[in-house]
Amino acid sequence: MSTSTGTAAAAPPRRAARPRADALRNRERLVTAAREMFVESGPQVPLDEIARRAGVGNATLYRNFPERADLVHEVVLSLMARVAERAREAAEQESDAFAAVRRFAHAAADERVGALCPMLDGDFDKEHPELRAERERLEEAVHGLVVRAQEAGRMRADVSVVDLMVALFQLTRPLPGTACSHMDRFVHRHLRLFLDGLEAPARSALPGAPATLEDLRREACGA
Amino acid sequence: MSTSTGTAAAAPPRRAARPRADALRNRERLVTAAREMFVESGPQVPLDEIARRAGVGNATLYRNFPERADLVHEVVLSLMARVAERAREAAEQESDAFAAVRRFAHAAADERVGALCPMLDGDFDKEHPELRAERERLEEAVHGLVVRAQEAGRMRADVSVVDLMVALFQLTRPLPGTACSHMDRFVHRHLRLFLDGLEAPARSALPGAPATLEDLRREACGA
Amino acid sequence: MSTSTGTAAAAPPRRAARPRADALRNRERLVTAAREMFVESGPQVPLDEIARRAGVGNATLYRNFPERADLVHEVVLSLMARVAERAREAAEQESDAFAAVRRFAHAAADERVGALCPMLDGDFDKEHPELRAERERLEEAVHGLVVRAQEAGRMRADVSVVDLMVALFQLTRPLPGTACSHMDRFVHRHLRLFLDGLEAPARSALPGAPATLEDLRREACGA
Amino acid sequence: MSTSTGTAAAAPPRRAARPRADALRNRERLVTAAREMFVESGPQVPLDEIARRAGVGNATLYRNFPERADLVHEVVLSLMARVAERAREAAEQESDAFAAVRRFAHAAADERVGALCPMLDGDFDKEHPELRAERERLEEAVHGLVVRAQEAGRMRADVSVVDLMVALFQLTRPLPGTACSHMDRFVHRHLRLFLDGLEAPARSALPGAPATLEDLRREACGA
DNA sequence: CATGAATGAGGGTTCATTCAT
DNA sequence: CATGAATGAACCCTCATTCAT
Repeated sequence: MSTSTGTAAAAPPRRAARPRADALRNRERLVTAAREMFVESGPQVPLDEIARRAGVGNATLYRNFPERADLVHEVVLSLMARVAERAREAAEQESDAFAAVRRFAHAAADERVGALCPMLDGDFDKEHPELRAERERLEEAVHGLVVRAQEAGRMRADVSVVDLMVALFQLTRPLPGTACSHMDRFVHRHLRLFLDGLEAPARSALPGAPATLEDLRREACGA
Repeated sequence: MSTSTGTAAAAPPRRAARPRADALRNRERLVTAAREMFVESGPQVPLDEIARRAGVGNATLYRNFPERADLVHEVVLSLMARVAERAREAAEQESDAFAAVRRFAHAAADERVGALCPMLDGDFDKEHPELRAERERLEEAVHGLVVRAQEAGRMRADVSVVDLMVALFQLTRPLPGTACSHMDRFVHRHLRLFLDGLEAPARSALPGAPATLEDLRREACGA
Repeated sequence: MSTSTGTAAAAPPRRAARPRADALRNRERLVTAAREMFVESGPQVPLDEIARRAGVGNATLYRNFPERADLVHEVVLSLMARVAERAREAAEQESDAFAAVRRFAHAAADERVGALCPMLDGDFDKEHPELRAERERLEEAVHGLVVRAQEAGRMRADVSVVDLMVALFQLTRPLPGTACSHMDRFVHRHLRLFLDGLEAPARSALPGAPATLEDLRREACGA
Repeated sequence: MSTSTGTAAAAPPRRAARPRADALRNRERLVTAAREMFVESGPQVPLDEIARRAGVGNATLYRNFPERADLVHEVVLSLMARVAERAREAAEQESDAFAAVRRFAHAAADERVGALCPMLDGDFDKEHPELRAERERLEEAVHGLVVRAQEAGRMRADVSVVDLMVALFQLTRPLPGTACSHMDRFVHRHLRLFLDGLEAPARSALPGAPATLEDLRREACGA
């Protein structure tokens, strides 16, 4: 993302927090390196490797992200933001409601959204306000796509936004040891098959699903 | 296991390998423990934990499986064998051709076939003859299901057995940190959606896919 | 100590816990090395150094003492036991009651009892039953010496066992960077001066002191 | 500090060093913060913590004290100066010669003179001229007290100034993990007992001791 | 052969010290 | 000059793998 409003509060225009000339650049390099390596090799890659790939010393990483979970947090946020952006783009640029869903799904795959799955492990604080907010932003964007398609009669009505997202995450999850470029073909094939299923009229009855990711979380914890 | 050791401590046939009484039992306990823990926590669980769960000393594990990859190898074989068995059962017990495909997919999910994905990582020798053989046996069984359904006009003709299997693996892959019992509901939902898509007539044109897992592999390596 | 009843329960004569041929030797080497290095350089010496000095790999140290505090615990126990032994010897071998106190104090200095002070820092569990028991054993032994000397009119009556022990710990505490052999002369000088003060009639009025180390601890925490 | 900077931002005398306004204030804040933290937690506290407590950036600390040893050096000097001052005060304000010794000892304890012990560790240059000079000033002041008391027949004649100072350092050394306020009571108890011993006639024969701290050092190094 | 113990290489983290603004 | 950030060496600890009983 190169637009300056990507994640959250843009830099305050005047003073307030002055000296951040290259420190900010390092932080961003670290997040980028981490995202790439998390996508390639999962979130348990050695932190030293990330630092090396970012071209900084390991302690710089620790200054910015005291715990590994902090780095994961940041990468998750940034990935979610990129994916939400794709959802908004899809809504804007496709007139056909289901075409927008398709476009979003394939764009999300290209962002490697599936890499989020293994990041949700471990000590990671899933209830952090920032994360919850980003999750809701993402969900809202996708929810818009789904509802529009369903109201237009272009998509099975018994499929919730949660179904779409979880399946999307799983189908695009990186297969370890497989060259990304090669997997792409498969991933897009499977998305197409899956989406074909969503477009067609229902062939089998589905029980109710959670309506939001929050509900899913609550169910999971409650059970 | 399909070998003829059903009668446990049968008399040693000739003289080659005498003590099989509990050595064999240990080996099997280890594979079972490993499969359970790999499914629960991924294939990088500490080996000592597996030995403890199996109730043997860690060195016993190493005697049977000198490297971690050997243990993974064995677990992969055993999982594949179980899944192939499910495919054969489905073929036998369902008269409707697509119902057999459905039955197989859901049964494979219950065997946690998705746990295979993270096991294919690392130093694991994917070309080992035993593995290749088991893979072919599995593929053959599933291939039968697919062809039958397609010839009966009950399934999209442009979907290969590889599509089915890779998507099945991905959709049933364990989500870390999620209670299994809870995920089950989702996994089966998504399978149903995906299978609905396979059952319906094609809505979008798919390019050609590899016909077998071997082809997939060859493509992947070649690229 | 080479007597086999030094610390606690001697090895069970027959079976019960069989295989401990050299593991026990390693454990003891570790405690010895740790005691020496703690005395020389304080309890925050690198654990790897201790392992090297003991002639074992570092992981062996961790197997026996999962946390650094466990090693400190053990060394404290062993030091206290040695010092208590000196107190008992002094009681036996000196007929004059105050001579016994003197003998004990100087013997305790030779055991480097002052090195205990910096070990009581940090995460160390001071309420562990074993430690409390050893503390009481030590205190009891010294208490005997003090009471006997006071009842014989050979020692100031307003001095408690706690006074003696804390002052003894402090006066014999290792001075960093000072060759031990050289310090010895000073330590023993100061002990003599201090003990002379205890033997002489009181020159100044002392307020009440805690009667036991437990009391001291309780006061310290309560305040 | 005894330099003539009492009037703070006085006009720079010649031209040599202009900016002393806040640079000097920073330096002093650092030494004060360091003294407090060294006394509380020993001389190995992280230097960043000291800078934070002093309210300056860490690099400012390094500008003033390029190595940790330089900071220790300065703190030792300042502590010794304060203690020497107490010795002079005691000589002035007590008419009884031994009362002056007592007053000094207890005042030194309140200055936490015992915290000097752990500062004498490590790379610290004990032969630096400034340090040597300050040591001699301190020793001279205490020497005056001791000699006066001994000549008045109020103190054992076989006790040297070195004995007094080393024992004083040790008895007042901070016990880690113990609330300072609580220790105070004990420290003063022990000082009283020790001083009682110095006041009383000798009960045991002491061999000769070094006459000055220099002698002690020389012996220590020579051995 | 089975076992518990030993090993050492490697990852995580802290902190003294140096650099760039 | 003052500052925050950067650096790398060192320490703690885990775990795959090997050894001795």
